[in-house]
Amino acid sequence: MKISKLVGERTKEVPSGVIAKSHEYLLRAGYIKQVCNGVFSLLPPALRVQKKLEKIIREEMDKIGGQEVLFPVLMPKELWEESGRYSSIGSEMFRLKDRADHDMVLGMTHEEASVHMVRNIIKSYDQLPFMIYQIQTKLRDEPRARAGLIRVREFIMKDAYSFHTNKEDLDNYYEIVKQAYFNIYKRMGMKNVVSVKSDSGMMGGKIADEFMLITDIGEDSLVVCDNCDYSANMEVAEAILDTYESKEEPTELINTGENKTIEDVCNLLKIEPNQTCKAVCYYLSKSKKYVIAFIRGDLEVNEIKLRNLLKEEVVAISIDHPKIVAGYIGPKDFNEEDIITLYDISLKGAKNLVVGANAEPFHIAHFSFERDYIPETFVDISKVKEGQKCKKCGCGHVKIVRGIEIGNIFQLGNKYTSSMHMTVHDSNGEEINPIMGCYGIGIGRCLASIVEESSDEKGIIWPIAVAPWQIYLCPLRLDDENVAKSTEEINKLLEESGYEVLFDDRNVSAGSKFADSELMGIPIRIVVSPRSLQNNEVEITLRKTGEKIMCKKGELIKKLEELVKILG
RNA sequence: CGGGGUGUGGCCUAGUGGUAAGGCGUCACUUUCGGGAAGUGAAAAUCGUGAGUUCAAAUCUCGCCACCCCGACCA
Repeated sequence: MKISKLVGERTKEVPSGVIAKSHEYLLRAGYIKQVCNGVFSLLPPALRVQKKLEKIIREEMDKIGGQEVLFPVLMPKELWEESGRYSSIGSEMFRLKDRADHDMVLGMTHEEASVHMVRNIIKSYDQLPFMIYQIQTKLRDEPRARAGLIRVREFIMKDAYSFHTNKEDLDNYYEIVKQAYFNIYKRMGMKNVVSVKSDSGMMGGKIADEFMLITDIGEDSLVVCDNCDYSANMEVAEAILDTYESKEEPTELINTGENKTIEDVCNLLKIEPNQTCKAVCYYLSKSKKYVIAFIRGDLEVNEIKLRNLLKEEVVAISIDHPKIVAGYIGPKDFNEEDIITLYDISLKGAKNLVVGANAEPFHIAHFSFERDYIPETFVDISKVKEGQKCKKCGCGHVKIVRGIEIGNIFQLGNKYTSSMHMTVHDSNGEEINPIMGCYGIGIGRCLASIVEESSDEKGIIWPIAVAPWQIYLCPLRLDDENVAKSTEEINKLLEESGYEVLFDDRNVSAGSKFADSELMGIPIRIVVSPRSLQNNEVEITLRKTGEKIMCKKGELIKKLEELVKILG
């Protein structure tokens, strides 16, 4: 490919408003162009990378028995009504009407389509298990697209669906897919990828893992142990609570005046937040109830845990209720139809706390759970804090890091097969609903994530397995006959040897060519110049290390073979 | 959906009431050319959009739109 004809431009200036490195470099190096909020076109170099990512994914999915299919983007409302998701999913689903006024949706995921495809053609347990997958455009009307290809509204995704007769079979296959995913990310050249336990969200099912590339630009908070392999999304993470010792004393009513917040009360009484109990209020708009969540003062409520516990969306509010004294709420039975009280496990056995007195302007000191109030039950609704002990190994400490979700896997159970009436006969002739797993990888996000992980101040550094071209052929002084002739020879030789070559045929300065090759992230640069040709040599520069190697023209192919092996 | 911000040639930016400016890029020619070369010349903008105020609006006022950032949200 001649760069003079390559569609796209490379710029020195950083586009305004761009924060993420991958966003900046993909724009500046001519890989992507934004069409509107969260929607991008891919220019030729980006498509070349994407095809390589797809090839890796296809190979690994085929290796574990996957069969590639293609579901439609456009689907009728009826299909989504069968699973119940037409109403349970909100405005992130694009909806439209066709010319006959039928309600249609644009696919954001394809569980329904996959069950629809197979439910009448798979009839026997003998045909299970199987896995089908597709690489297809997904549309999601994200509330906030951001950071270039990291979070978009239209993107290409590999999604796979497996069908099994029983849980053991799904468990086994789930682990196989997990391993395949790690293989995929490794082949794509990503290094800091971990799998974390996660919330299954709208997908349903209980077991879910997310694959996270650890990087500061990440949108998710992850809890990882510094000693063992425990890792979980903050949404579901657990850790051992630190406790503090204190001997019981008689309770004491204290006038705390206008001091309502934990911070103010602590300052007033000269105590630490972990010696208090705070009340955090939420509202359930569906069932029209208030929730008061009691939790130790130094901790925060994990709203995802709360939502999963209550099985309903929760909204944090400043409470306004006749039976509740805002700012001075303390543990007690409220005995109101519309008030739910929850006690976090951080309060179990806690002694000597300062709690609200349920009367203005008072708090109670030396309050002990079990002695002064016994809740029916304690629940886990707290956010993990950095430094807490790991629940898995018991001795490590957890830290919190940021990650980009580059894939996820779910055990769906029979949510879709039962709601959509897919049955097969088992070995006893009984009808059963197969159980399903589903497995996704966002390909555009992988592309951007690789750039996030692999770049420097000059630009992208593509791992050679996914680079749009492996070699940047960079003649200097193309007006020199010898250079022109040698470059043509080398170009031909390289292409015959199966290398992908980006040929910088422009009459621009050396600096411009070098800068472009580095910005675009091409792994190997070959410079052909009057200087190098004096010794019948060319100069090879590795993008990753900057290492320069002089190489006799005749030994070029042999040398490249070695280098590709090292880089791969 | 809440908060904040920005819209000026393809890109980056200056311009706070009085002739739309500079850099990058593009085109032509000359010289140069192993780290984003130099000179000369040229093309390219109804200043996001609509209304209003004014003798006069990129600039002031109001509405709308788009985009960016933070949060909420997110298979």
